[in-house]
Order: sequence, then C-alpha cells, then structure tokens
Amino acid sequence: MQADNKDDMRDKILEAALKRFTQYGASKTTMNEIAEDLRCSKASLYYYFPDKNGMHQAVLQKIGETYFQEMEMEARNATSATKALFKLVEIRRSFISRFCRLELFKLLNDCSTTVQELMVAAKKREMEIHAAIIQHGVNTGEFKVEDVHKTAVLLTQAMMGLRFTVPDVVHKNNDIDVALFERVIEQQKALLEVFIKGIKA
Amino acid sequence: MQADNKDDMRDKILEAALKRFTQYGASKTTMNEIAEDLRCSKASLYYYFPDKNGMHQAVLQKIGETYFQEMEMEARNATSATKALFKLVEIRRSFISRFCRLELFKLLNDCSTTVQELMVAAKKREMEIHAAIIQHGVNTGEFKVEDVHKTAVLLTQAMMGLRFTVPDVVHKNNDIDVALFERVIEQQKALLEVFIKGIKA
DNA sequence: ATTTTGACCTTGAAACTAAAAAAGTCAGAA
DNA sequence: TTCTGACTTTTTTAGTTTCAAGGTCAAAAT
Repeated sequence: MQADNKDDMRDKILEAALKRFTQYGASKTTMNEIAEDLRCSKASLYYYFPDKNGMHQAVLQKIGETYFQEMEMEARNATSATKALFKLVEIRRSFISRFCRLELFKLLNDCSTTVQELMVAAKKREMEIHAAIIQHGVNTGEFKVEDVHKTAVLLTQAMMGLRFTVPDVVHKNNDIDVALFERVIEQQKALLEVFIKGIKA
Repeated sequence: MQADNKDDMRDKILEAALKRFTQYGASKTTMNEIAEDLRCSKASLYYYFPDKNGMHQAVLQKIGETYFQEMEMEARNATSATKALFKLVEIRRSFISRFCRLELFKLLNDCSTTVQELMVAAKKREMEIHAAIIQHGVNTGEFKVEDVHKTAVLLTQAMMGLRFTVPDVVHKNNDIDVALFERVIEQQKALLEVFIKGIKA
C-alpha cells in the first residue's frame, strides 16, 4: 500500500488505529492487525511512528485536539459564563461516550514520562479553558472571585474527582464504563450548579 | 500470656496490631511478630480473630469508630454549620496524619465483599454526618438547599474526589503520602468555602 | 531520495515450577 | 475457657520456559 505523501499515510494509519482501538481497545490490538487493515507491512508503521505507544499517544493527541478545540470554541463564543461551563460538561459527555474504549486510563498508569507530561498538559489546558470562562464571567460581572486561576484549578479538580468517588468501587484496570460515567456527568452538573452559586457576584 | 478476660485480651491484640501496622504497614507485619510482641502464641491470635484480614478490619473499625465519634460529636455540638464543616476537615487531617500507614487503600482494593461493605458503610456514615450539619444549617437559616441528602452526597463525593485529582500522578499501591495529603486538605478547605457560599441562604 | 517490505531479532507477558515464608488448624495442656 | 506447640495449607517469591507480539534492518520498489 502506498499513499500520496508522508502526512497522508501517517493520517491513514492513525485512522485505522483509532478504529481498532475504539472497537477492541488499544492493548488488544496488534500492530499486525493494523497493518493488515491497511494492506501494508508492519514495518511501514514503524516508518511513521517510533513504537506502539507513540502511535497510541498520537491517536489520543489527535482526538484530544478536536476535544479541546471544541471546548475552546465554546469558551470564546460564550455569552453567559454559566451556560458555557455547563456546555463544557456536555462536550465531555459526548467525548467520553465516543472514546471510552481508548484506554485513556491505562496510558495514565503507564508512568512513562512523556505520557505523564501529555496528561499534565491536557489537565492544564482544560483548566485554562475553565479559567478563561471564569475570567469572562468576572469581566461581565457575572462572577466575583479573588483569584481566577486558583478557582479554575479547584473547579477542575473537584469535577474530575467525581470520576473516582461517584462509583462505589474503583476498578483498577477497566476502562471507563459508559453507564457509570453518565452518573458522573449528572454529579458534575450538580456540583457545577452549587459551585457557580458560590462564585456568583 | 493471659489477660483478665476475653475482651481485654482481644483489645491487647488490637493494640499490638495497630502499633505494628502503623509502624511497618499491615502487609509487612506477620502474625508471628504480633504474637512475639504480646509474648503469646500465634494460635492465640486465631482464638480471637478468624484470620489476619479480620484482624486488620477490626483494627480499622476500632480507630474508625473514634474518628466517626469525634465527627458526630462535632455535628451535635456545633453552633455554626459552616464552622462545623470546616472542623470535619481538620478532624480528617489529624486522623490521616496519624494513620496513613494503615493501608486503608489496600483493603479497599481487596474487593472482598465484607471489606467493600465496611467501606460503603463508612462512606455512608461520613455522608450522614455532613447531612446532619447541613440540615442544622438549614434549620438555623444559615443554608438553603432543595434536598439536604443529595447535597450532602455531592459535598462528600466532591471532597473525597480531591484525594485523586490533587496529586498529579496517582500511585497504585502506595499508601497515602502525608505531605501530599496536606495539599488535598488545603483544596478541601478551598472547595468547602465555595460550596458553602453556594448553599448559603 | 523516499517509501516499503520480508525476514529476522528482541522483549515482555503468561504459564509453569520449586522453595521459602507466612497463614491457618487442632489435639491436648493449663 | 483460654492458650500453645507442632503441624498442615496457602501465599509469595524467584527462577525458568515459551510464544506471541513488538521492534529492526538490509535490500527492494517506487
């Protein structure tokens, strides 16, 4: 198999990998399978990616990018800060329901430095989106907070934490269960409601 | 070795086990070591406890009982609901700093039914303490909430969740790091502040 | 020159094994 | 009724094997 140019082939690989990963999970997908799907040799994959983990990261980065862009779009175009914060929860919901099989969790537990950095960066970016919306709320007189940044960190951490405490038992290896995550989303909305009241001007 | 009566001996064992567990961790403590500390035979321990896990649970239940009683005392005697909620955080702080080596986490991941039930019960009890204080706040006109119970669940889950999101990396096997937990406590206080504003009458 | 590949090497996770250590039992003593 | 020494059973650890999957490379194809 051959693509028109380098970037095109790289993208085709990412597409095929994403399909396999979302359907069967990343760890249950072999490099051979991806190669067979693309009617190319396994060695070709290694021409475009350093290793399987690198490919997994690239897949995550790609879909993560659209996730964050959607959120950033919302942050920019929002009229009401309150509505925007609730919209973020909805965006998160639809993202997770689509990509819950991607073993985000497994990668996080890898403890490899690059992955760790990626996750920390993602956390930071999400936090900054929250900060931007809160800042907007402060500017319009909707909110009143002492320190926008600290408030955004707190909100992000509190919302994320519900992922661990809403389920009664925390499974170590399992990826995210969709039904369970719906309950997390519900609680995130409830918390957001109280939190917003707590920072209303 | 011989004690005056059955309950007394049981208590001596729990005391010795607690000492070992807090110093070296439960999994690194052998039944022989506890027996040697007490100058009794290992078999004696099995006269009072069904197995090591049962003993570990009993130790946890014992110290947990004083923890909850301290909290319940605060809930009963509180004048201001706001102050009481902040006091709970302080009680949690001092409890964790004393018993962070008890491998609470390991037991939770055991997934044995009885332990799971114990943890769920503990969660519920803590939640009910929060509910009682919030109810008190509602009665005195300090707070205004639609559903006291739901609010208490939300607050408890949000506070607990910070245990997982405040540290950048979540260690799987390690027990709680004291220094890290201080940061968790700080965020719990910050969240509580906003949360309380959000439910102020 | 860049991209692709078949053939090949390397690694890591699962499946055994044996030995050691710790958990757990019990008949009988105190 | 409480306790124990001597005992068995279970769990943990470390070492080994194996094989599928990960990863490499010289050479071929474009």
